[in-house]
Amino acid sequence: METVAPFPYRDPSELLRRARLRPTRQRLALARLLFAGGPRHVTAESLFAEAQTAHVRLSLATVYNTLHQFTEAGLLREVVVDSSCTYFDTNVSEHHHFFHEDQGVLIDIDGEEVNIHALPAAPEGTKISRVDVIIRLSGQK
Amino acid sequence: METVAPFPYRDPSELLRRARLRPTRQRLALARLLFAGGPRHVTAESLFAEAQTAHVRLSLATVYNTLHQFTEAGLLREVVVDSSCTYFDTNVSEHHHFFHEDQGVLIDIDGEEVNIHALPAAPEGTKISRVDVIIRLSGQK
DNA sequence: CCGTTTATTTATAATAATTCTAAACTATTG
DNA sequence: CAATAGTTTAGAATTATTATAAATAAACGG
Repeated sequence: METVAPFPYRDPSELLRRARLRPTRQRLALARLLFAGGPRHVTAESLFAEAQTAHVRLSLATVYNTLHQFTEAGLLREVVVDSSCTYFDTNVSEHHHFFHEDQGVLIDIDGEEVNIHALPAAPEGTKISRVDVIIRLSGQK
Repeated sequence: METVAPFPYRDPSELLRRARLRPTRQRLALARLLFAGGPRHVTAESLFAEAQTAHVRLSLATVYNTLHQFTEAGLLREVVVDSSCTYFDTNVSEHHHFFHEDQGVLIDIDGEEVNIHALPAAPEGTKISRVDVIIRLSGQK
């Protein structure tokens, strides 16, 4: 499947066309919410709430479907930091995360700002699909 | 609270005493299952199943309670790698993980084997509580 | 020991995020 | 424009986990 990073901003229809997803009203609206501004992090619930505020009529199930389809198409990346809910990141380039545990807020760290040395070899018969570095933050001060 | 690493193996009653948890039959049995062998990773469900096999009579709720109490006491560490379930690690020393995505299996990586350089500073008003490195593995070969 | 206090366990219900289902709807294709 | 294939949706189902509140067990003070 041909994938396209969503930034710099591309016309939502173009993104969908390249991802081979039909340009439905719902997907176009979500693509606009996700990619029209700068890079960001969302959960299904937060994006759904945002859509409602913007008077986009769609169901929560569609938000879930779309987030997964966008992820498969390489437009989003899933970030696992909290077992109670799933975050999606519109930044699909190589980078890592700060995660503020108290607030549930993610902050990107540029790939170059973290240098990992001496990565051990993957066990026989497996390959490394990704390296995630999560710097967990807490408290005030 | 005084905490004690569970390895090298200590008498379960001693572990509980130091963690200021009453030495109930259920907690003693779970401590034995968790710490009597070498370091390991469990989920609530896997540990519950193991307890049943060993004919320890307890409820799933107790397994959840105990895992959280042990974690607070520093006997276990929570590992967030998969949004669908929570893993607990009996190895509480500084280290990182391979996570085999297809099999849901965790493998420890010694702290010294991964060297992180140039960690960016924590944002104003926060402090770093932990750095997690997860190397995701997939497939055969 | 023995009664009292306090912590723990448990069955069960509740919750919350997510996925499933199947019917209605919409885009595409010829 | 009709037929097909993909999409959306409301609502039900699922799953891991947490809460509730009654029963039980451990600790403590005499």
